[in-house]
Amino acid sequence: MARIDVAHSAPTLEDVARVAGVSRATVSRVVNGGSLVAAKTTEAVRVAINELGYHPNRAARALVTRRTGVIAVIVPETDERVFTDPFFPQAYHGALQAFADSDVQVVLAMAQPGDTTDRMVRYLESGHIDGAIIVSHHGPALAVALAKSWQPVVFVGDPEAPGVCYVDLDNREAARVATRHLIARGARTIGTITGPLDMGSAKARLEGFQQAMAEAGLDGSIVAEGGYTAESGAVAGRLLAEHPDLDGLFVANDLMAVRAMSVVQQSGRRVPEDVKIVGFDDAAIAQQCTPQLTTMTNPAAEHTRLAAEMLIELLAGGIPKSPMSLKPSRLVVRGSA
Amino acid sequence: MARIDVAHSAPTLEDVARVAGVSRATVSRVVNGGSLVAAKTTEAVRVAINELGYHPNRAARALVTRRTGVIAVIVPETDERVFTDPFFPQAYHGALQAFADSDVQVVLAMAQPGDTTDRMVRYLESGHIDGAIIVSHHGPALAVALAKSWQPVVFVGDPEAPGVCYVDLDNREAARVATRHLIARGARTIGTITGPLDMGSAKARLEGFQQAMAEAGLDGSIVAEGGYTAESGAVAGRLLAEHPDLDGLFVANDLMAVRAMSVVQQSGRRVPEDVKIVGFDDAAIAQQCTPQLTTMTNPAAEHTRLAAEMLIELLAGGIPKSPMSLKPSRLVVRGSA
DNA sequence: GTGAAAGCGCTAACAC
DNA sequence: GTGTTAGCGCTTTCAC
Repeated sequence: MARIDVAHSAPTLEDVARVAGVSRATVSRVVNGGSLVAAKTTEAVRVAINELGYHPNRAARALVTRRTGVIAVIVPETDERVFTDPFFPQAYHGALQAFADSDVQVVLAMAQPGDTTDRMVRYLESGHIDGAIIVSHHGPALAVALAKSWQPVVFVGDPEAPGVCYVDLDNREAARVATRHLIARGARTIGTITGPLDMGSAKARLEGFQQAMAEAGLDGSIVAEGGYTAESGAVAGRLLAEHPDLDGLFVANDLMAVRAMSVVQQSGRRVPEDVKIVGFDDAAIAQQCTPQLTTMTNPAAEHTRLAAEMLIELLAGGIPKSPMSLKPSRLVVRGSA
Repeated sequence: MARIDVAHSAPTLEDVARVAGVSRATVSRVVNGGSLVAAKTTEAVRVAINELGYHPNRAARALVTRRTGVIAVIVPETDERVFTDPFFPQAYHGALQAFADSDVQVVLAMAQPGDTTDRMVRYLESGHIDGAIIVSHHGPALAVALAKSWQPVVFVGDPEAPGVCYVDLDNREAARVATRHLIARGARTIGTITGPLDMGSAKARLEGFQQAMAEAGLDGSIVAEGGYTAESGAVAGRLLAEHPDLDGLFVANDLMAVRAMSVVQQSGRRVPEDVKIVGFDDAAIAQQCTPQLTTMTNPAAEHTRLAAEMLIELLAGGIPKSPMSLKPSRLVVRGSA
């Protein structure tokens, strides 16, 4: 097979200028919709552009304009989790919506299994993106690293680092509401399955749970740490073994809650008669299980859209009026509690 | 609130050089692991880098090295579909695997609802990525546009344009195998639900179906076009209404097949006794329905990994030995046929 | 071992 | 209206 000249590189402004018989500046003007160019010149340039199949090199343009036209949604989780938990599609969708008519590319970057904070920071600082929305971070390391960077970044979820913009759900209050509901329905020996405790949302939900229990004079120490994954909902089994009289369960997300419910049911207990369960997120599965899951709303898309708006403001050189914003969650009562 | 200097831009090589008291070139050398720098100079530079929080501007570097260190998986589908069809996570995962230890960023770009080919091409040509793997394209337009571009691109699925690298499943043969299985199990009035017919895979699967039917002397005209989405599996209802004696159904993916099966069952027919069904993809849901779905394998991750390897070769300036590769599919017999 | 200088492809004053 | 010029931040010969 003949050697094909793969490396013949893309045509540049210079090339177009030569073909059209004008200067680089003029070509640049017509490319960028400059109105101060003669009609026939414009035409000649357009012809040359088509002939050569010219596309501007945005990296070069970015170098001078300091704008790449791409923003990233960064999810420091493995792709498996991202595609498994319905929370993420929603979050991404919110960002997409926010940039729908602004011709910026919204790309999604996830972690690779062994990834360090470093790699994400490197991408952020790389100059290939204008800014980023960080969605599910573990611990403050990333935020701290980013805080002293010049990069426009907004977190979804409390970054636990000062001076970083974010929008978050009021997880603590939501957990209190959920727990109080369990108590109001008569549960007394209530346990919780948390998310990974290196995450702010997981910590806040645990705190809210314990606060509500304390307020009611109940024991808030029946705790099992989960990982926000379906499988980890199975720790409900351990809780049940250690506390056979368990009659209530607050589970920090629906993915785990659904699994926990089936574990409870397999142990011969009825939901909600014997054990009442409240989940979190109001995911689609909450309505696909039997009984349907009582849960707390978590409008992820809305949060990311808000974050995107903050980012846009940051990008414009402004400071969002409210660099951080706590959104309320709502209880959705269904069959499980 | 005080006006914060958001725009104070990132430190540059120049800044580091000044602080370290050396030249830009030297800093560049230590940044790029140059071995030809004195130990104490290196040290001084490192100190300056840390002090300033310097990160190289990759856009600038890309301009001269012609390498950005990011490749994109481009899926010309809406995010909703991408997160809904298990095919895509698998495909993406394959790409991730292929680049796992090569420190390139693999980003995922999906279409926005009203997107044109143009926007994707623009991103591709933007100079912000080194190359791309295109996963689920509709029609040859994108491929044609890309073919005359210098961009290293590999398609997963036949691009239907000459000179473009791709890896694909042998969809036609797979569909024949599936259909023959239906016939071997005694079905005679067999219909098919296709994917969107602007996609190569959908067309090929339809052709394979019709070919197998023709070979058996059966009527291959019972066809309904679906969209590869779960909802579109419901067209099975129409097929059933028009052909009450339908006793076999080849459905072009599992998402639709599962829905089609429930439609068939709701019509009072038994699967597989009255109607035999074969799906496609061997997705997880194929084992979560009752009866379990007989289906054709479609190792998406493997295909993207292969595509990634081709891309790596392209990137290295070479030509993949086999610019296109057709992979076989395997029949997995379960309860539905 | 290190610095000076050229240049990657582009935009944006500033002249003409 | 259009061309000239000076960089954007970086790498990379080529001298020293």
